[in-house]
Amino acid sequence: MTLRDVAELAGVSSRTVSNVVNGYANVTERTRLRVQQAVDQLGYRPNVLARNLARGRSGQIAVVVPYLDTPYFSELLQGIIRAARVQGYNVLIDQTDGDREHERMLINHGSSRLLFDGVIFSPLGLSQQALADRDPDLPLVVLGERVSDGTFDHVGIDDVTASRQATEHLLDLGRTRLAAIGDQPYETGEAAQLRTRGFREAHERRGLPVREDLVIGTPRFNRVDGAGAMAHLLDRDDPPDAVFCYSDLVALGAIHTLVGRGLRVPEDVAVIGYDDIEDGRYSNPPVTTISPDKEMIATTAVERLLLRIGSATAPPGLELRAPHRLVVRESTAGRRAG
Amino acid sequence: MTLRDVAELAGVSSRTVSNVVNGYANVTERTRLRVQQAVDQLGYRPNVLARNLARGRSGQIAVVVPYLDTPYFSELLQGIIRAARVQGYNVLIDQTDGDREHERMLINHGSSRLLFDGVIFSPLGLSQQALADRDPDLPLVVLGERVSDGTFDHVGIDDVTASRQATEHLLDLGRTRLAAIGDQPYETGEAAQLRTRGFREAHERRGLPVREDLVIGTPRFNRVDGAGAMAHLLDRDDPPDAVFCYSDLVALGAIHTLVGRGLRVPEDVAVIGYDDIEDGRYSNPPVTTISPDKEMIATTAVERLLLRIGSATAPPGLELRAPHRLVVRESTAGRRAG
DNA sequence: CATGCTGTTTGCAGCGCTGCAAAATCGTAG
DNA sequence: CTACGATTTTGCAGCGCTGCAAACAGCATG
Repeated sequence: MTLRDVAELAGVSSRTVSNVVNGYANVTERTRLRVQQAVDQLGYRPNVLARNLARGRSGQIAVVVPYLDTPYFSELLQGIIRAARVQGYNVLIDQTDGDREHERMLINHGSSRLLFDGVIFSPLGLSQQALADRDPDLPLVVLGERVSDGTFDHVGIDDVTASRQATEHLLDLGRTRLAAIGDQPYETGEAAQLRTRGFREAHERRGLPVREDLVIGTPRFNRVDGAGAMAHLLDRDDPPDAVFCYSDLVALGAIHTLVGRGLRVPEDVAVIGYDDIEDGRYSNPPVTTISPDKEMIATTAVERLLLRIGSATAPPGLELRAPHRLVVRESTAGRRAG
Repeated sequence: MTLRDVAELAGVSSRTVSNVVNGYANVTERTRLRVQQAVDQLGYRPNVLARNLARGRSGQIAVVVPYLDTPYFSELLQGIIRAARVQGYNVLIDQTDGDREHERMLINHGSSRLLFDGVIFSPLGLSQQALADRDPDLPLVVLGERVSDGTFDHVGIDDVTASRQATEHLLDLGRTRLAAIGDQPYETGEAAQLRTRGFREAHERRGLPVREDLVIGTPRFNRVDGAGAMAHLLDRDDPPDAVFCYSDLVALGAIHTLVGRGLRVPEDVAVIGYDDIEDGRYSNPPVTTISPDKEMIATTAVERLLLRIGSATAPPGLELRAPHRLVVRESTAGRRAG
């Protein structure tokens, strides 16, 4: 069942059938109808493989995330898949586990050419330098907290501001001993560092000192890390009365520890998270959080990537900021927020 | 940078380069070395598009799930992706939202041929009949609770037994008023119905009557459904003292409602879930659950699918059962389980 | 009725690889 | 030294489609 078969039945050239199938301009209504009829009659469906080869494009984009089972990413992915499909693109999903080598390979087109036409990439293990050293011909959009060097687009929210707002929210509640869970003071921890900066800024604005001993690092941003760090904090002489967690998962882990120790949230310790994942809305108590506009991030990323793929000369790398907002729930405001 | 370029540099035919690149047998060590050197020198990487066209296979499999942000699926997906990659296959992920039409399209090769060589499918909206009416040439492995009609493989756990065990666990705790949340007494709700059957069997074995008014249906298996159904149950004159939830998400939603109403879990109401998602381990309290061996399900599904793809004559459709176990946590056993 | 114009259709080459079968090479035995 | 089987290498065709540019309308104009 090839173009040629359809062409024969319709009494036109195969090139014309191709034109019809692809909705190209300049086809008479008469021929279009005749071809369409033949297509329907034979149940013809184009062979993507051949099309891809001829076009030199795969019609696929890769989305590279560190972890797939992280709700934040799977929620984001849904938006990306939807947006890509609308444009006739398929999405290949890749999980790197933050593995540096794996990440490097992927932004260099993987092990074979043309599997995907571009990448939406959420780096974890990769340094800014490694990003710069990538295959320059592979269209790239970066998510998260990197800064564009001008050769790719970067989509994210304003982390420093968001983190400052989160911290200010805790201060507004009258809390005085604020902890932060999730700092990563090393090269690849830029995301975390921006949040720490926001945390500090909030203190500075109020003229308050940062309780340095309550700023805790974690290797990742999930429940276990949060639970462990919280336990650590509670063992201090002067434990915190509020915690800024660098992700909702961390917050859920922290709450888990708190409740496990018989402490009340938020009465004894207020907890704020980051990401606004669905779990946080149905936890006990529901988690106050910074909510990035994920839909916007997803569509913007896809849009920019396809633009890059489509244009012969690479457009300049943009810094794109999606909006975010503070969503107050019970984990800081208490029952009245529910 | 094509095979031909490499061939020229190495002084062999392009076919030989192809043989080397693909690790085919019958290549002298000497030539292999020479070719490999040329490959490295030129940084040659095969063009997957061309390879796919020539081979008539895309090297991709589609995984079709109803919802991507459901932790159960994203956890399963990770295993599938890993298993597929090992075999040199890529995974295309598709979310259907349970849409019947979308599902039907996908098990008929989508809108174009050869995008994927086979499908791992977790049906939701599709009836048994629709499954049977699919494109018979598309290798298919079904996950979940369908029964194979002999033309595809089916991988799942023994839902009836698992559900019976879950229910028996509640009865063992001395609970007498058992509720079940998640029944779906209609054509496409087979998964739910098997669980309800297990729920009944447990009662029958003990010679106890099923409290029919405490068997609650829900359209889906997530938090909101669980929260709503639980609220509903608590408004009864004679509310349950134990609840069997047909997914962990439902259980989390139910617990949310319970705690919100000031009830204690498990003292007032014991809650058991299904799926053993990570969230359930870090919730308050941690959720007792039926834990399917997801790793096993994933690898089995991939293995069987690739076998189908590889063999000219379709192998018989198998019913494959992955093991499961009951994991007891605090939501039924109380603090001592933690 | 020739001319030029726009709009439509066509033919051909080729994307880069692999399947197939033939050709070349090698090693061994007669 | 020749013949033969086994192994290694090669040549060719073609997967099914699209890019390109040429060919062919159809139509209005001079």
